Amino acid sequence: MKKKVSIHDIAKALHLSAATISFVLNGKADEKKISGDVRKKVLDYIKKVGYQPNMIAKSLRTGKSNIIGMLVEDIADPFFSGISRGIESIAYHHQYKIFFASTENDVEKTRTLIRAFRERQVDGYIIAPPPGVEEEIQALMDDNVPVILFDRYLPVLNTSSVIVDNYAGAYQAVKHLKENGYAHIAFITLQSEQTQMMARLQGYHKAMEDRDCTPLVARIPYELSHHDSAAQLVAAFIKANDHIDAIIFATNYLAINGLRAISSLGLTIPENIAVVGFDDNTHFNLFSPSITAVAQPIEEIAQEVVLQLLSALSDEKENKKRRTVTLPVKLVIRNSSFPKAKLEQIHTETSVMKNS
Amino acid sequence: MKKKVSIHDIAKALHLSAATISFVLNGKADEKKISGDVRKKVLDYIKKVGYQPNMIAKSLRTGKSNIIGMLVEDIADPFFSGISRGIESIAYHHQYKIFFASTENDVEKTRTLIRAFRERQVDGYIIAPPPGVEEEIQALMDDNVPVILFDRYLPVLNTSSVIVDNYAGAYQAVKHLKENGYAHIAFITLQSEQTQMMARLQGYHKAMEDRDCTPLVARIPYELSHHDSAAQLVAAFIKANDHIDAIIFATNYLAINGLRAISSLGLTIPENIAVVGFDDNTHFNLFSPSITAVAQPIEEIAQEVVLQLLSALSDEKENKKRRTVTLPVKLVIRNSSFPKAKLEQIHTETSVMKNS
DNA sequence: CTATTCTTGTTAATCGATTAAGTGACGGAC
DNA sequence: GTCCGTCACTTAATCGATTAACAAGAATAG
Repeated sequence: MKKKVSIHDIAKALHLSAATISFVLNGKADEKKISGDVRKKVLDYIKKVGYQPNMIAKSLRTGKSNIIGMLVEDIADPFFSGISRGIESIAYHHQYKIFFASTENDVEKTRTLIRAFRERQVDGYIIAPPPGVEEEIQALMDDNVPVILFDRYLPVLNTSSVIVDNYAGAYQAVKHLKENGYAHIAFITLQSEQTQMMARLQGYHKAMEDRDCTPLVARIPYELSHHDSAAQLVAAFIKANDHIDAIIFATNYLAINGLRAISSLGLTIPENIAVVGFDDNTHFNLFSPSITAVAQPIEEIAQEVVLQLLSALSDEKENKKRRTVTLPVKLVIRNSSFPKAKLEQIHTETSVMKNS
Repeated sequence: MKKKVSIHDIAKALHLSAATISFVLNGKADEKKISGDVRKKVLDYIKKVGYQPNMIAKSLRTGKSNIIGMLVEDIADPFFSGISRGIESIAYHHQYKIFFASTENDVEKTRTLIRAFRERQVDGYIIAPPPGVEEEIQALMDDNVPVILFDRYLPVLNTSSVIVDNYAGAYQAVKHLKENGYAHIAFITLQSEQTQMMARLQGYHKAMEDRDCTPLVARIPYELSHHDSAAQLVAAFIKANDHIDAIIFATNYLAINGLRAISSLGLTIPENIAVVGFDDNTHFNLFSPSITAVAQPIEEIAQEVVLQLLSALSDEKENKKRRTVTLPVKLVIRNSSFPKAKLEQIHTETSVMKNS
C-alpha cells in the first residue's frame, strides 16, 4: 500500500489545522467562517493530490456508516436479484452502499449475518426474514436501528414491512382457471410457515371454497424445491391424482420444476393440464407454451422499501412509526396455446426436421 | 441507539485495562501471558453482556476491513448473480463480507464505485470491468491492492484474471451446427470490444473459415440488448438474410430476445432455424424446443476467483504474481426437436384446446 | 485610547479498537 | 544483598476523521 494522504497531511502541507480542512470538506466553511482564500487553497490541493476521505475513520467518529445491510433468501433467485438490483440502484443515488447476503432460509446463518452487519455498524436493515430470527430483529428495533422487512413478515413482531397481496394473487389464479373451464385445480407449495406462503395457500383455499371445489394441496420441502427431486415429487403427485387438470405453483422454482415434471410425463400445456406460476419470471413468456403467472411488482417493491428505510434513517420519530405496505400483484395471462397457424407449420415441416 | 459496550467498558467493569481485554479477545493470551483467571473472567463477562466488537474501530487501527468489493455488470443477470452467490458463500466461510454493485457497463459509475470502495478500505477487488477503467485498476495495483478480474480482462493491463475459453466455445458451436447439417450460420453479438465478446467472435470466424463458409455477423448495441428493441433488430436481421438456417447468440439476453424474434416471425426451431446460446441459462431446457448452449462453469469460476483473491490477500508476494486462469466451457446439447409422439399428441388434442 | 466584537482560525478530546514499550512484584542465582 | 529474569499486566500512542471550546489579531464602538 502506498501512503494514503490523510486530512493531517493536507493540513501540514498547507500550514493549516486538520479542523480547518475538515470544515472546508464538509461544507461548514460558511458556518465556521473560513476565508475564500483558504477554501480555494484546500480544494485545489485535494484535487491535486487526489485525496480520498477515509470513511472508516469518519464512521468511527460519527457512528454512521452509510451502509445498508440486506438479507435475501438467495441472491441468485431472479425475484431477489431483481429487487436487489433495484434497491442498490436507488440507494446508490442517496449515497448508501449495500451489503448483500443470502440467508438460504437458514436461521443460524441469518443470525451470524445480522451479527456481522451489526459489528460493521450498518445504518439500516432490509430483510426477507426466515422464521426464527424474531429475537435478533426485535433486538435491532429495541436499539432503534431501522429495519424494513419485505416479501414476508414475522407475525409476532411489529415491524415496518413491504409485502404484496399474495392472498388476492392466489385467489385470482383460481378464478382465472375456473373461468377457463378447468375443474380440478391443485396447489403446489412449500413446506413453509412463512407469511407469504400461508397467504397464497389461504387465497387458494378461499377461492376453491367459494366455488364449492375440493382443494388439493402438495407441500414440498424448501430444501428440495430447487432440485430435480422437486420435479420427481411433482410428477408423483400428478400421477397419484390423475384427475387434476390445472396446477398453481406457489414459487418460481416450484413452477420450473413442475414444468419439468409435466414434460417428463409427456403431458402438454394447456391441453392436458393448465399451469399458473407465482413470481413472474421474465423467461416464462419464452416457454412454449408460455406460462401465466402472478407477477409481483419488483420495481415498486424496491422503491417502497428504500423509501421507508430512508425515512426511518432520516429521523428518529419516523423510525418509530411502523407501517406495512401491501402492493397489488398482477395476473399476467399468457395465451399459452399453440396458435393454429404455428401448429400447421410445425406439422408440414416435420419432414425436414433437424436437430440443433 | 442503546449504549453499546466497548472494550473500555469491559475493562472498567473488570478492573482491568483495555489492552488485556484485547489480548484475550484476539487469542494473544498465551503470547502475552494472561492468567487463566483473567481469561475466564473476560470471556464470561463478554458472554454475559453480549459484547460485539466494533469492526470499524478495528479496521481503522489495522487497516484491514475484511470486506471484498465486487463489481459485476448487472447483479440481476443470472450469470452474474450465480457467480456472486458462489463467491459470497465461499468468502463467507473465510470471514470476508462482500460489497456488491452493478456497473451497468458504465465507466463513470464504475469509477464512482471503485472510489466508494476505496474510501471504505475494502481489502480486495473482484471486477468484471467495462473498458475504460484501466487507469483506476492500474492505480489499485500500484498501491498493491489485490484485484482479480473475471469474465473478461483488460488487454493493456497485466492483472490476475479468471476467464473461460470463449474462443473454443464459439468454435464448438459452429462445429456442432455444421455437423448437424446447417449451412448458413449467423452470429449475433454485442457492439462491444470486451475481450470475452471478441474471443467469441473470433472463434466463430475461425470455425467458419476452416469450413470455407462465409461469416455473417450482426452487432447489437449493449444498451438495447436487454430490451424488446433487440428482438426487433434480430427479426429485421433474419428477414434481411433469409438464407440463414442457424444463429449463434453471444450472450444470454441476446438469445432470449432472439428467441422472441424467431417466434414473432412464426419460425420454428429447429425446423426453420437452429439456435445456440452463450451462457447457459437454467431455464433453457424448459423452452420448448429447448436450446443448446455454451455453458460456463459458474461454480468453478467463483471458486477460482476466491482462491486467487485469498492467496493474494494472504501474502504480498502472492499478490505480485499475476496469473490468468482459463476455464473450459461445455457445449450443452439439447435435443431441441419435437419428438414425433408429442407432435402427434398436440395435433390430435387441438380440438379440446383451452387457454390457461 | 481602551473595551468589545468579529474574523479566522487552532487545540484537544473523542470514537473503539491494537500494540510497542514500560512497570511493579516476585523468585532464584551468586 | 544485589542483580536479573519472569510473570502479569498497564500505559500511552495510533489509526483518520469530527467538533466543542478556545484564542490571536483586526475592526469597531464608545
